[in-house]
Amino acid sequence: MTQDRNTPSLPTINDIARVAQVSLATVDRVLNARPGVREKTVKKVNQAIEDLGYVRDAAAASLARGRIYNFVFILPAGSNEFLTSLETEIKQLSKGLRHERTRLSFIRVAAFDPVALAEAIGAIDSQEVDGVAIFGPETPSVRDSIAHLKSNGVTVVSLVADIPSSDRDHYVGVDNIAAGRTAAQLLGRFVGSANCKILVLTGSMLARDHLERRLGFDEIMARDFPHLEVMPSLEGRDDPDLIEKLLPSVMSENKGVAGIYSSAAGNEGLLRVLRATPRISKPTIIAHELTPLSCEALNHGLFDAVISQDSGHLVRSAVRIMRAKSDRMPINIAQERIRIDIYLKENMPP
Amino acid sequence: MTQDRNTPSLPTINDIARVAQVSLATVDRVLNARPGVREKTVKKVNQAIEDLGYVRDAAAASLARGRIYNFVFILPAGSNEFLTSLETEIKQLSKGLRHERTRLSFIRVAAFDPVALAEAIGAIDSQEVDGVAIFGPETPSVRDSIAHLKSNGVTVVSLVADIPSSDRDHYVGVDNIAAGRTAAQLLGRFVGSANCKILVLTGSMLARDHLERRLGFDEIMARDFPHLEVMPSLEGRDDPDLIEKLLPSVMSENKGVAGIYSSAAGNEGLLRVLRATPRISKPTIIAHELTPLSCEALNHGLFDAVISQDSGHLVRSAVRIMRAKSDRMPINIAQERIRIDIYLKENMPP
DNA sequence: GTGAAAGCGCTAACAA
DNA sequence: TTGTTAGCGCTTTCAC
Repeated sequence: MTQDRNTPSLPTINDIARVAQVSLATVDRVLNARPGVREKTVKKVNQAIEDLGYVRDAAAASLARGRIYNFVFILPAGSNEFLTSLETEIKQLSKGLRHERTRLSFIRVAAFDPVALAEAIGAIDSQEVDGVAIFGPETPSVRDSIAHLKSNGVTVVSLVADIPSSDRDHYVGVDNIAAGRTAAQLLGRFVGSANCKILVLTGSMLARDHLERRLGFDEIMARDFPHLEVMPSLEGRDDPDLIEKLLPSVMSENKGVAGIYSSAAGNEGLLRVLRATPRISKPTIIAHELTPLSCEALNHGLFDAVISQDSGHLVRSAVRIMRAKSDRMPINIAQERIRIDIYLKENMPP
Repeated sequence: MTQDRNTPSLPTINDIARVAQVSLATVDRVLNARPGVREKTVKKVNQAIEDLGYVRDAAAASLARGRIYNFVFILPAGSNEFLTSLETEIKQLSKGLRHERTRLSFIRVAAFDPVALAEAIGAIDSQEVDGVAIFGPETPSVRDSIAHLKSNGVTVVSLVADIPSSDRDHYVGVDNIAAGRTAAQLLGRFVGSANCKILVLTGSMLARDHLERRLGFDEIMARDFPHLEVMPSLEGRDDPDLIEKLLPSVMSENKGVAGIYSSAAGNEGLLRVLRATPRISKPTIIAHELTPLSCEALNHGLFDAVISQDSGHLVRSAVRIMRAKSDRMPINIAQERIRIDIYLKENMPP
């Protein structure tokens, strides 16, 4: 790869203006798709842009604009660690972005409650807010309020659980079907070849992410591990108390449970039950989301593996995308793809 | 989290100048640690900076400076896919960075050859280059040439394999000991409880990354899977032809090989041998780096898992760090930590 | 040692 | 419909 030593400084709007024989203001209007330019002039300018291979300097633009980006995250209420870590990442990134003219804030909305979510989305002031990242269920009312936001020029991304039927600008999160498949493959291989039962602990079938994981899980279990019997999902609604109440009876009624897939945010309840159970019979367990609690469970051998998504990456990616969309700038798809992380005790971050 | 609606615009150097009762130029001199300011004045300015909680606007700074960052990657010669993907990522990022005043280039240096590497580092023109990312062996001559570069004001990061004895500014890559541990845990669990032999295919014990992986691998094998016998490393020097020559005899001399850990860039040679071997006896295999070849091997069930590091992340992280160091700006450690990725067939990227 | 002033690439208010 | 012009926050001559 040869180095261009002769600093071939890139074309600026001045060059465009000169070549197209118009003023800076006109170039600016064309660049930002503002009205009030004759079709013919637009063509001329675009031609010059193309000819010179112009790319706008985003830093200079945002400096001149003095604009402040205002992004809002809408998260489910609840105190599980995954939500806490998202919250922490938002706060932290917010600090780091202070000197980049970007303000982040978040709202908590009752979990698994489409009405409350639609209301919260409806309450967003599109004059003040440039982008919204939504982590919540997909229902018609939610779709409608998203459509309304978008029609007011607000960028919308779905977070963690997709809302594909809406016209959100982007989805930021893992492929949850693949995540379920991954959990199944790992659990199947770890459990071995004995005939036994598998328990799936989920949150709510209203949540698209939970549903998709279950789908992928069942697919691989049926295909690669037909000797394992997957029982119906136990819906724990991500509530530790509820899980602590429901789980023991299911476990004792089904003696042969050799594996558990904790596919949602039910780790706390699950761990409470496990700690109260004689260790000798501990089933193989695959859980979701790397958090202090699940790290500890990995370290102590209570969990065998954890499927995760990087909450820092989720938040940074959401912000980058909202900023890019607000500026009508392209995004780097590869960088924004959220990985399905697998953690064993050995590859946990320090 | 409450929203600051009253756009509390951040302090600028103008504010500093006013509060410290000096001119813009003086503030700038202090900010950039340039000489020619009385100690007393420096104190006054720093006090104001502290009082106002000033953070410099990097975008504005680089705009004013009109500076072009010039970063060079030094990679081992060789055509293995991991190197190719690093190369691709560098080229691609280079395109994306054109309008951010950042130029990337790379040099290839004979692999496992400290003399050639030291020479290449020595040949860097510190007038032209702002930062160098080095992927290569750690030896005294390499250390010395790094020290020389650094004393000329060039930022140096080590890439993929650390060079901790040098005073490089940062290491960009995974914890290779942990990667080896992870491979061992996965291989041990997949192989099961039968007594059998494990083969480790490595590149060169001169390479710190290869060495560290072997270390971590042995540690976990000894601790958690004492029934598995780990044979001495086979040094394939990442050369497909060499591996194709050496491996079959080792395999046939050791009939009970139930698992292989391909810990370096020897996948191509290994796969050639596997394809020429009756499928029935295929051992469980854990390899390194997700590439087209290893993806295919995962898909076809030839590889059981792949330990990887994201080459895009490696390159982006190296650039972000070199830029931050060049600007004396802080870096976000969490974002720069390179994960040890585990891939099964199920969680491969599309 | 210090300060005044021009300008980086872009935007936006105001004129024409 | 188009152009002129004054900055955004910072760096950098050049003059004092």
